[in-house]
Parts: sequence; structure tokens; C-alpha cells
Amino acid sequence: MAGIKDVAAEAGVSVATVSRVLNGHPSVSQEARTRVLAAVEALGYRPNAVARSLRTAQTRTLGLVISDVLNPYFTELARFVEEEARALGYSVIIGNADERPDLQDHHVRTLIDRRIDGLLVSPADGGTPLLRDVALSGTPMVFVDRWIPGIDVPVVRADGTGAVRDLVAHLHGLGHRRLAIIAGPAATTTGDERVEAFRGALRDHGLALPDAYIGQGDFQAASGRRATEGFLELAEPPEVVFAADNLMALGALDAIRARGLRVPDDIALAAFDDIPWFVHTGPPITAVAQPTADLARAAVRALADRIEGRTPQSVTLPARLVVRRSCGEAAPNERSDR
Amino acid sequence: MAGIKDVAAEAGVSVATVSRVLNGHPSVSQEARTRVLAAVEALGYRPNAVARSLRTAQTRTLGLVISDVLNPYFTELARFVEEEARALGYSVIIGNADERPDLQDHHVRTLIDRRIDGLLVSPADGGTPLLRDVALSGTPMVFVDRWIPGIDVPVVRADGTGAVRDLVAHLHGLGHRRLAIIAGPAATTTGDERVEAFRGALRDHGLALPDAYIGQGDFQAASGRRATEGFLELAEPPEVVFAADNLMALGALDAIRARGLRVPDDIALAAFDDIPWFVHTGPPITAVAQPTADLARAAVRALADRIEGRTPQSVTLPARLVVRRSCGEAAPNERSDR
DNA sequence: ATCATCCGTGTAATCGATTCCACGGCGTCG
DNA sequence: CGACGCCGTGGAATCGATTACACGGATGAT
Repeated sequence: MAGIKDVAAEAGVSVATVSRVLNGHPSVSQEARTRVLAAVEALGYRPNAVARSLRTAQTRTLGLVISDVLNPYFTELARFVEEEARALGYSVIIGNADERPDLQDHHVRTLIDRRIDGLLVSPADGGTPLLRDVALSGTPMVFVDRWIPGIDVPVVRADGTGAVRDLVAHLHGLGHRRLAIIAGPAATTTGDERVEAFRGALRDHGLALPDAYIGQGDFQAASGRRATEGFLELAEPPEVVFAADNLMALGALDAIRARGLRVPDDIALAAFDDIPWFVHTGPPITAVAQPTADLARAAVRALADRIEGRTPQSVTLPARLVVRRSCGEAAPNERSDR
Repeated sequence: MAGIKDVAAEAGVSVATVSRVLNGHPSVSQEARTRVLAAVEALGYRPNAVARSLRTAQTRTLGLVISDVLNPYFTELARFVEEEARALGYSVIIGNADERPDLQDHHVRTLIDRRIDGLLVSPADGGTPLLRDVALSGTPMVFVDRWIPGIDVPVVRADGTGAVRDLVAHLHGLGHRRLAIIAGPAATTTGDERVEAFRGALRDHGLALPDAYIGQGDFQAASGRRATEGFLELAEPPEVVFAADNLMALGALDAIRARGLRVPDDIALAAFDDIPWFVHTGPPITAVAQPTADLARAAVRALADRIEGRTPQSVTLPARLVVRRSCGEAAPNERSDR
């Protein structure tokens, strides 16, 4: 593969001049510039990004570590992150943690070893020592969706409290009084937060959230199934199950069907995170939708700000309720899908 | 960030010795080894992958360019690819082409510039000049799922003919005679192939595949919707729609529902590519399932073989039919889900 | 005792770019 | 007319690792 020396030789100039032309440096004669460009064209020369990165100490690459690529919410997030990053001239390397702290650490370490310019993280857990160290070491970092309290890094996320309140109002309006939630891992911020938002909204309607109505999940479908089975075995099972993410909602749907029950007639179902498939499930599922594209854009911009020496800002965007049929027939005046 | 020189100084040896210890080179005294290791530990030293790559001319990184990350089939593929690559000591950088040749080229070029050791591609189109050049230039490359005829590169893919034949037999057994297909872009191999397999299977039952029953899609949901609307407007609409990928099946489902029709009572639906969500749609969708994990593993192994100087092999694995309810009630003796 | 070998180690070249510094030529200004 | 400055350019240092080669000392064979 042709190197910068070959180009210099071909154009009859020094490597310094070639480099200057390629980087748009002003002091190069028109003459030299055209000769170099011609040589580049002739040889099909492409600069070696590895060598360039070594010298300049920047890779124009962002790392994105997410907790689970198979979760459509994160897939979508990743897609938009890459899109915005590309627009700003960065590449993205994705690391999938599969909700495993050890895998998360593996990816963080590899990314740091590759000297990525900045790190976007949606932590799978309460924060391993590694993540703290990285943040402390001055590597530009931004949390997206989930974050770790006590680590001083900008956070870009959606606030679900308003939407959850709307959801509870909707459920209450349909006559439901016994509402249960399948929570995420307590170690994740989104885990807690969604439970607390739910509890708060229930309180507004004079309802309590008994411990038996809080299922412990881990954001995976299987845990949603288990938690729902637990609910269904209760002497007084809930009338509604609210899953804190879309995969657990799917598990819940499984468990409900396995019992021969019907949604929403026998039990209602709602989920956090809206995904395209929820339109097509039987029945379509009512969900709290996050502004994924905006979150991704804001996160990338915050990170780029941090990298390029500007001051990054934490951003919180509101989520919104999308009513479908899984909690009972929507009243005609309620907001519906889209 | 500490460099190898710092470690050498701390341990009181030369950088060469440090490097030897880190790379498990034999001729290093036990003494020196422990001192170096202690220094590494003390300084929290991590080798700079960029510098290492420049010198060794290898990055231990694989590029994976897929046509659409949002398609769960590819998401899953990507996940398993990363898993297998990690097991073999490689990292993976994913490039999402969004079914756009220009974006595909962008990613291929960036990956080559970064001097990845090998490239796994599921081409979005018939093959841009760039892809040909890269293959010709000797960059290790393997096609997965889709490939480009005329480029001499190993191909790892699933063969759907058997499963499609099973599908058609199943449909025929249920009494369906007017079967339509939503094809993928003609430029992709999977596009053609699935149509031809379908046509062949129909012929076995003495059925024809009229042009009006071949919808033109592009592997995206919207195209499935359009094609299905076309079918439904026909004087004699088909009794079954077979979508050549899962997203188009979703579009088809949309179009059918929008008409107020019911699956499978009014019209049957089947899809190529099985995904977890098909269990939860209303009704659950009959599909041809590809052995995604095995494909991913085989592809990575083929690429690693090529990179490491062994002879890579093309691999073709059989797909299988998963019968659910979207084509009519399954006979009790038929293979069902799982 | 002598010489060849081998082992552990260090010095320095190298990978392919960027960039600091010096230099020659030329225009401008005093 | 001499000095100064600027412009375009090239030489060489540099980034942080790996590795070929050289070297000194110990060991073993003859």
C-alpha cells in the first residue's frame, strides 16, 4: 500500500509538503498542491489512520458502550449516535456489555487502549472501579440513558416522570387500582427512577405500591416472565403490569399467555421504551416513548463539546406516553399512537 | 498516561525488556520479569494499541459492514460476530450501511484507513467498484448472508431452499393456491435467491408465480406495506404473502390491518428470517429461521483463517421452517415453534 | 585452557504520518 | 542599498511501541 513517501517521490516534493497539502495547510504553492493531488490520485493513496493517530494523539473515534445491543431501544440509540458522530467527523466503535459488568469493563479497557477520543456509556451496573478511574483520568466521557451517581460526568437522558404520571392517570381512568411494576436492577439509575416515578404517580391517586407488586427484573425478557409469574400466583394478582423496559414487557406477555390469560381483558400491560414492534404485538402495547434520536444527538454533541474544549452540558428530555390497546380500550379523546 | 519508557525506568531495565515481558518472549530472566510486572502494576501501564499497530502492521480488529443494524436479524448477527471475534482475540468495528451503497463505501473506506485486519461484509447492493478493489487488493474479506457474484471471496450463508420448500408444502397443505412474494432488491443475492427458491417450490406443486404476485421491496418495512397494498388491489388478490425479510413482513402486516383484514383468516403471512418478536405479533408469524449464531461463528472463523494464513472455506448452512399461526392452524403433527 | 554457544540484555532502527525549525529567495521599506 | 520579514519548502525530530543486532558473561565441549 502506497505511503506518503511514495506520493512525495511521485510528485517530486518532500513528505512535509504532501502532508501540508493533505491537511489544508495554507503555505503551499498552487503548483505543488496540484502536483501532489495528482500523485495522490495516481497512486490511490490513502493516509494511514494509525500512523496519523499516533502522531496527533487523536483518533477521531468515539466509543459507545451500551448494556444490550439486542434491546431495540439501544440498537436505535446506537444507530443515531453513529449518524450524529459521522456528521461531526467522528467514527464510532460500539461495545456491547450484555448487561455484564465484566464485559463492560472489557470493552471500556479495549477502547481506552485504542485511544478513542471520548466515551459514551450507558452503564450496566452501579459502576465498576474501572469506570470511575477512567472518568477521573480525564478521558472525555458522557453518560447516556443510565448514569452513575457520584461520577462527575455529563448525563444525557430522558425524564419519564411526566409520562409515567400520564400512564397512571390513564390506567386509573380505565378503572385499574392494583398496579404492579417490574423493576430493573437496583444498581442502575433507570431501575430506581422508574419505580419511584411510578410510586409517586400512584400516590397522587391515593394508591400504594406494596412490595409484592414490585418484581425484580434485570432488563431481560426471562426476568420479566419470572416476575409476572410471581404476580399471577399472588392471592390478589395485580390488574396491570408495568414493565420498566421493553424486553421485560415481552417476557410478561409470554407469562400471561402461558397462563391462558388475555391482554387487556384479564390483565393490562404497559412498558417503558417504545419500539416499532409494539404496534404489531397482540394487542399493541401502551408504552412510554423516549426521544431516542434527540438523546443520541445531544449525547454526541455533549461529548464532542468536551473533546473539543467547550463546556459540555447535561441534557434531560421529556418522555411521552403512547396509548395503545394493552391496558383497555383507549377513550376517544386520549392521545393515541403517533 | 504512562508509556513503556516510564515502565522501563521504574523497573530499571530497558524498553526492550519491558516489551519482551509484555509479549511473553522467552529470553527474559525471572528477576527482570517480576520487576517489570511490578512496575506495570504500580504505574497502571497499558500498552498503546495505536503505536503497537503501527509497528506490527496489525490491529487485531475486524470490520463488519452490514446493510441495516435496525433489522433484528443483522443486530443478532453482529452480536454473535463480536462474541466469536472476542473469543479469537479480535475486536469488531461495525459499520451500518442502512441499505445505502454510498454509506457502505464510506464505512469500508474508513475501516481500510484504520488498517483493520479483515472485513466481513453483507453487501447492500450489487457491488460498488470500491468493494471490488478492496477484495482485489488482498485485504482479507468474507461475505456473510449476502454476497457479490464475481468477487472471489469466501461466502458464509444460509440456504433457504429446503425451508422454503417446506413452507410451500405447508401452505399447500392448508389449501392455499395463490401465493405471492415480496422480493428484496434484485441487486442483492438474497433478493433473487429467495424468489427463485419460492418459484421452484411452487412448481413442485404445479403452481405458477405470476409477475403480479412478485412485489418489489427493498428490505424495509415501508416497501413491504406498498407491495402488499398492491397485492390487495388486484382483482384476484393472493391468499398468502411471503415476505423475503422480517421488516417487509411487518410492513405487510400493517397494510393488511389497515384494510381491516385479518391474518390468517383473510390472508396468510409468512416471512424469511425469524426473530424473537414474531412469537408475540398478532398472530405469531410463521417464518424461515436462519442459524444466525452459527453463521456468525463460521464467518468469523473463515475470516480469521484467511488473516492468519490458513485457507478459508465458504460455508452454507440450512435454514429451517418455524410454523406458527399466521398461515392458518398448524396441523398437530407439524413442527411448531421451538 | 580455549573456543563455541547460548542466554539475558541494551542500543538503535523502524512503522507512517505531523510539525518544528532553518534556509534561500524575494519583495518592501527606510 | 541594506535590512527585515514573509513565503514556500525540506530536513529531521517525534509519537510509542516492536525487534534485529550486538555484546558481555557464563557454560559446556574438546
